[in-house]
Amino acid sequence: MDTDERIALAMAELLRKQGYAATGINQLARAAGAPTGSLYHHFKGGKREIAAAALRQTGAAYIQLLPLLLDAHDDLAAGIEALFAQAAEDMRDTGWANMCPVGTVTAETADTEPELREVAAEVMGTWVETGSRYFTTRGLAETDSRTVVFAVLSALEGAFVLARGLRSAEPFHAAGRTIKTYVASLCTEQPKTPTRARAQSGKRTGT
Amino acid sequence: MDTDERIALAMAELLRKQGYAATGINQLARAAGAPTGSLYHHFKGGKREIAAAALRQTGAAYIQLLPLLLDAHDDLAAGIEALFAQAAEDMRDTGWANMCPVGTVTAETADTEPELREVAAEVMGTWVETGSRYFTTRGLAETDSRTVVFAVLSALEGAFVLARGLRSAEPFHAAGRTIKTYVASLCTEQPKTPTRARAQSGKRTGT
DNA sequence: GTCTATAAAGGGATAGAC
DNA sequence: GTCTATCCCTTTATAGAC
Repeated sequence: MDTDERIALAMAELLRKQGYAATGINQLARAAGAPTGSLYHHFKGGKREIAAAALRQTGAAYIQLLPLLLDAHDDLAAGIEALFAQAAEDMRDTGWANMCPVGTVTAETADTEPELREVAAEVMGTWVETGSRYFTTRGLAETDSRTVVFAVLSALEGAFVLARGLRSAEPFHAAGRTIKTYVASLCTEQPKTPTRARAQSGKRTGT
Repeated sequence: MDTDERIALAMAELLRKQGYAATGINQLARAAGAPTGSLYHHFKGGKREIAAAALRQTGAAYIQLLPLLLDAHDDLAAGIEALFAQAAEDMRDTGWANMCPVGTVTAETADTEPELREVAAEVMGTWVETGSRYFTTRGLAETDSRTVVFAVLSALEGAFVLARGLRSAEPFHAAGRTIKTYVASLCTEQPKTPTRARAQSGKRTGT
């Protein structure tokens, strides 16, 4: 691993534990095993550019996990539930550290660091596109794929935060169960005509 | 509104836009219309104590919204969807500011500020308990109520972050739709319990 | 209680030797 | 490319006048 990657990796590690503002250059230099001058040699943009690289790096790594975890399950709905269970396990094993620096940094800096927000949007956009394409290959309609991706990502990011605060895996299990149910309902309702007329209210969810 | 509340409110406003570490005492003093010395007079614990007060304040305010928004819908599932639509609208109207400082601060400081993590856990715990009780009054079984609360909170917190980064309401609509489907499946799959008691005259909006 | 001035410490970034 | 020393600025917190 070259120096650039090592620095970005150390930054990612700090970002998900402390966020962007609380992470200092000196602390990063210690964590990366490089003096401050070296940091600015590799990243002329300083702290901000290192954080951007860290977000892109972890973003690319995370999206690979989706097919990796879901391909193991023939039943897509069951796979979703397993994915959340896996995330819960990882959280607990790492002492309830936030698994996703992208979420933390976005929440923190979207209004104050436009450059970082754009990087976060770019990463999240990749997640949505890649994930959407994957779910389509698993048999979901395109609009359903997009809905599922957004639901999974939202639930994951939120569960990270709740689990981190409460030190409990319950958010993951609850989120996993609800989305599993939704995906299962899509698979059984293959016929185009919406037969889901059980609930009485109109389903105009347009826009 | 007395000075304590005004300071805590200004802090909450800054927390959800910038998070904890990036918010300075001087900036807070300007926002609250009080000099720094006054801040330390009202909150001897300084920045940390003000943040704690801000989290408790917004936590208490937010949980009141749950019955307020859901009581308007006889169909609980439809109410859930409307709740997410409302959150999406608020986000857009506020220029995609993060709606929940509790989530931001938790993600940021859970490992570095034990006091704030405990306050966040206390607030989230109140959300879960209060919300769970509410869903029970709407006819859900106790275990289902707990699942729904965790799912709603996770999806909301995550959608806040994704929407903030992408500047899009899509995460809310997707999350709302999935949980709506889950709640609807609970209501129709309840043969043993006598038909779900819709919100009859008595609006149990208890403490 | 309100406000000003300042202390003590740490931040990001840079220059320049090696 | 690596590392050290330093500049300048901001931070939190406090002391003490009003």
